[in-house]
Amino acid sequence: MMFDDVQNQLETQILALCREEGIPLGQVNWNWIPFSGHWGLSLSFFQAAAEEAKQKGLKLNVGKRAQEIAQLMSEHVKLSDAFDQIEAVRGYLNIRFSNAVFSRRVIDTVLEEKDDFGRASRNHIRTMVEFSQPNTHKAFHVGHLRNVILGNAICNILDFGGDDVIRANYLGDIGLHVIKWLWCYRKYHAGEQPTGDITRWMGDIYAEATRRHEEEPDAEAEIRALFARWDNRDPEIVREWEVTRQWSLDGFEQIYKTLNVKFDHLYFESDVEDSGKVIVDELIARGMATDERPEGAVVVKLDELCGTRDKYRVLVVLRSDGTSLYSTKDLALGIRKFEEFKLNRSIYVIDVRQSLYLQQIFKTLDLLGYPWTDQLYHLAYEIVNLPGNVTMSSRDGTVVFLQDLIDEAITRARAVVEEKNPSLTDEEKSSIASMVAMGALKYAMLSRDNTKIVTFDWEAALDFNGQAAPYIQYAAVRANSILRKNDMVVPDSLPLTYELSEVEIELIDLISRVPKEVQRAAKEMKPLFIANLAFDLAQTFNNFYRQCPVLQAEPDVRDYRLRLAAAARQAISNCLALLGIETPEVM
RNA sequence: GCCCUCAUAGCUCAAUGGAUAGAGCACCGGUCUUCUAAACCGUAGGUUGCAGGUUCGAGUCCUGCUGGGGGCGCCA
Repeated sequence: MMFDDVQNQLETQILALCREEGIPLGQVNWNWIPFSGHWGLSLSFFQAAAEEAKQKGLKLNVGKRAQEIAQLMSEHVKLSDAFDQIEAVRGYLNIRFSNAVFSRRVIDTVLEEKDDFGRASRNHIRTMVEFSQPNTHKAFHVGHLRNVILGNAICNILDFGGDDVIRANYLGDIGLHVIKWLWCYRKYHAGEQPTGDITRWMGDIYAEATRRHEEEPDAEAEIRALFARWDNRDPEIVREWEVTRQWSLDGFEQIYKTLNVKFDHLYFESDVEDSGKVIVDELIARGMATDERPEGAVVVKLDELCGTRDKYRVLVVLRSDGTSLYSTKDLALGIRKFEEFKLNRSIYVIDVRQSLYLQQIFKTLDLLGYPWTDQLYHLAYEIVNLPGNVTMSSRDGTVVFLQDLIDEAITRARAVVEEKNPSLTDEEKSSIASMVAMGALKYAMLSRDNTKIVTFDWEAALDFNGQAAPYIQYAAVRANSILRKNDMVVPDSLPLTYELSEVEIELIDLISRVPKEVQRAAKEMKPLFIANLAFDLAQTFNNFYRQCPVLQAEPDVRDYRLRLAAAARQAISNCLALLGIETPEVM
């Protein structure tokens, strides 16, 4: 990447020296020097020293020997003018970059590549990411938010990391919940049409349906009868189902628009039901599934088939009455994705509670003989709970509606803009409030590890202070503000003619890490890495802003710092963009 | 019963097997006549749940234990 050339040059030298001296250095793992203001490459020799002792059968002090090797290297490695200093420190070899050479290189690269800074060349891996997966005819609540935010960020990061990403959504458009909704609608809301917040309207009817289902003695029978009509493709019911389903889709579109999330492809459960049943037949025919109907269901006894115990358990693939299950459809969908899009890999963004289930699906597809099953990946994340570890459930009415949260976030952000920047136009204030509010909500979800439960708390979710998106956005705005005072003119590339301060070096160092962090985040599928880097960049920029005058400085210092400010703004903005967060011009 | 997962400052969380375990919040005190104070600085806060093990080196990997959460044949 940014330092590949000089890195390789050093590597060749070091490996050659080790060979000469008989030092068993397997591979060179460069790290950055973990001291602020020290910018360069670092390498440890503990492993080599330990390996050497083992080979020679000696018991010697590894730390001491590592330092000796590092010392030896520091004396013999020839540095190009790309480096300033080489020193052996406690078993590490630290090679400091020449600030003149590399700060210019980093800043030039960022300002040249702009929005593509950090973006890798294409690796020709075609990856589908399935996320969101909402049920039609139901509400969209805060519990669903993490999935959308995470899935979207993963898509951005994988794309930046080199993959060809296909963003897929899988909509639960059939099943008992839909029929229950239709039953309530036909009986109590016939002819009504949604207005305003469509998803909320749909969700309200669903909640009512659940309530009436429990209260009304005849409900169960009526719903079952309606299910039968739908199953027999009664034109009237099918038409109503199609119309109401479209309402839900329109409602989801509103939500995705506010979240600024787009999909390349939509799958529907109703589309894979039939093909799912065909697969079940195949499973039975090949002796992989046991048909226990009519007393029991159709099941795949995975542990028996795999010779494992209590690992895969049993997967039910068809109900005893012959109707399909989630698994029926997921088997078909898994295959269909690879066939339609010639995928290299397929990622499922689904909460951690479905881990076993997805392992069962993947294993069943594996047993069916598909060659790509080792490229199925479940990206598991923990759920969003309410205080007291209460899981949100629309059935129990313990939900925070997404739109309510968004509205409140925007209201509060709007109040802050009003206070901080009253001279802006109404339109500007709204736009900033929206960017800040959405940013804060998204950052809160992405700045903790996927494996950590998020406890939703109104105050915490709406806290714009500290390690939060508005802080990061504000740093970019400050950089932008300096540039604006220079009529947005970024000077041409120029040589470094002054001594960089520690904070400037640290800032440039952090900027230079973006491409590698993107790679790491893509590999581990952890937006958290980008969230952390964005915060570090913002924090360091704020230090720079306080310590280093830009516009008031001597002409060449001024021009250099103007370019640095522009590069910092770009780096921050790119990181935020990967998280799906926008960077305002002013705030 | 089996499996997964989490446990780090008062709280919420970070930390490629590597150098001195860091942020934010909260608390207390300070900084706008200078590019936006949605900012910055300072004080304080730690036996990384417990016990072993692997390793030159463990918050990180392995085993066991304790405690929380989740999952385990016809919900999605």
